[in-house]
Amino acid sequence: MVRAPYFDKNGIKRGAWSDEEDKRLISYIERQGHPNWRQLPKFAGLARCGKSCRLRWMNYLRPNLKRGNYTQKEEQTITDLHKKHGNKWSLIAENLPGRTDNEIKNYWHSHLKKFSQTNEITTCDDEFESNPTQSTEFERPTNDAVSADSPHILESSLSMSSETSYNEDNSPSFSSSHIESTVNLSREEDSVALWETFGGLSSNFWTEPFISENAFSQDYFPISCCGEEMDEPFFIW
DNA sequence: AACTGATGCAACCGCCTGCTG
DNA sequence: ACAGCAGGCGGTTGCATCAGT
Repeated sequence: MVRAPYFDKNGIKRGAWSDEEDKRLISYIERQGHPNWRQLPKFAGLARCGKSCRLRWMNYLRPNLKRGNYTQKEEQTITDLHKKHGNKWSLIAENLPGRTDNEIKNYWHSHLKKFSQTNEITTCDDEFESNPTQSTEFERPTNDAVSADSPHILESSLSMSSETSYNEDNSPSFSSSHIESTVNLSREEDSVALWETFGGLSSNFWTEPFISENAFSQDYFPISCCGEEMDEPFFIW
């Protein structure tokens, strides 16, 4: 479902993120934050560009992200806000805690848009029949119309998965630690193992140049990443 | 079983904006 | 006022998976 990993001409890795990269990014940001995205990959030992790291963190790795099916309320909110603001996904995302603009955008295009368009056609047809000379400019359905005319939305809401539970305040609650979920670890032992790995990273990796450590296979980074730019010390704390 | 088109979504690209010197 | 840089945003793409034939 994701692009195959590859290295571009500058030696920057692109495409799907590996678990190892996720771990490194999470671990680094949890420790150091992200004051400078462009410098972050270098200090985190990632052969990625800063934008890629930012995107991965913002859309997939950061804590409190809500994943899984959308509730009817969320769909309603998206529809409502899209009608109000248009494709201002970040603005819409601000009103949906735990959802990213990218996710909302995807959801709109894959789920809600079709219903909106269906309704648009209906609306336009109706409008055309009632007033053939009037412009058929896009008109999104009202909330009521969406609910009434889009039974699929209701169905999808009812079939919401149990992957994500919610706190009393309706904020997302993850069944296990966020990191576990992001690296597809489901068992307690795996979680411990992961943190032991992090611990190992913190004691060795975080004090030594990453290239020499065994965390990566030798061919993980292109030569260009092991060259002059990588000679400067990564870790100064 | 094999093929094909549709779907979902992670990730990339390019532009815009705001900040700093 | 201007230039350069970094962050952020919206549009688009690539590809695994699913559903239908």
